[in-house]
Amino acid sequence: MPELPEVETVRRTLNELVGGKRIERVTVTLPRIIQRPAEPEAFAAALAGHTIQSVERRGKFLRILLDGLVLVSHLRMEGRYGVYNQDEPVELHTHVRFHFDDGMELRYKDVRQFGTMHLFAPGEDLTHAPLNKLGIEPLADTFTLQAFKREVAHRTTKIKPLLLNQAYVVGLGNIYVDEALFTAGIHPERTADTLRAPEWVRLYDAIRATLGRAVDAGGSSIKSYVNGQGEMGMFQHQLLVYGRDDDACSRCGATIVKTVVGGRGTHTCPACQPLPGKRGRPKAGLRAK
DNA sequence: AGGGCACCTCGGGCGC
DNA sequence: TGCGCCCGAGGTGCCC
Repeated sequence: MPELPEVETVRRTLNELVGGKRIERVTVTLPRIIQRPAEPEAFAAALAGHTIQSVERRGKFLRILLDGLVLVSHLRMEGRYGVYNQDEPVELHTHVRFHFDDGMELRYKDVRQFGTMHLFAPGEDLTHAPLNKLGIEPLADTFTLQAFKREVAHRTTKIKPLLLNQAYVVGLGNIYVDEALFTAGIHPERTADTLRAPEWVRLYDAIRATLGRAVDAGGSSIKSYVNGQGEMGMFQHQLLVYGRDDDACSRCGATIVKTVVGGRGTHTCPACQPLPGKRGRPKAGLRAK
């Protein structure tokens, strides 16, 4: 659920709320969240006494920079951060608590327990798993049309699974991939090597525009996504195809369909995103009959 | 390499 | 109508 726009929204909020705070101790109640170091007790002990300096983002990962440590956190599907007074009751599914020396605490909640945390020495995080294999940041200046095409245009994989693969371009998940492919007028099952030059331009522009506008809107609130301040993102009101199966396409009026591509629920407008038949004219045969 | 599944829980939908 | 069960939701890693 949290894709680049949601993680970026959390990053900005956390930066404001916990930047400068000193961690007194850490409580871990679900050990599997902590991936590095192997022992959650060592994770907690290492963080005690350190001060949060800033919160950065790499793809869908948060990088919490402390004095002498980097905490890498992935929210996966439903991970959430919130800042609380230490007296407030601890809500269900709270797995990690960072107790500050000012009576406040940062709490990590994750109903589905999929999220991960890795602790590194400064400078080590970007060269070790899970960050070392990540692709280009789509909103950075380094993401040019040329760089995008160089990375993926020759591949024979379907374009949707390709864009979901964080090794090439980071930050896209199921929602924004469907939105970007619709905006670009490209069917998710097209293989990358079949896209023509103008289609690459449209796809590149659509990725930048979709993610950029979603960041501006504070992300999407599909289920109950809430940022660190408890505010809801608003981009879900601007979604054009995701979750709109059986609705009329906003562009042409055709009915939006939901299918499965690469094992993922996929929303497309069959008119705006045609899938060329393997032998050229898929509909002619149907009509002739 | 790419498909399938496992990881987990909740809630919605459906059947009885 | 109410209860209970099954499945879908999706990011990523791993296995084949």
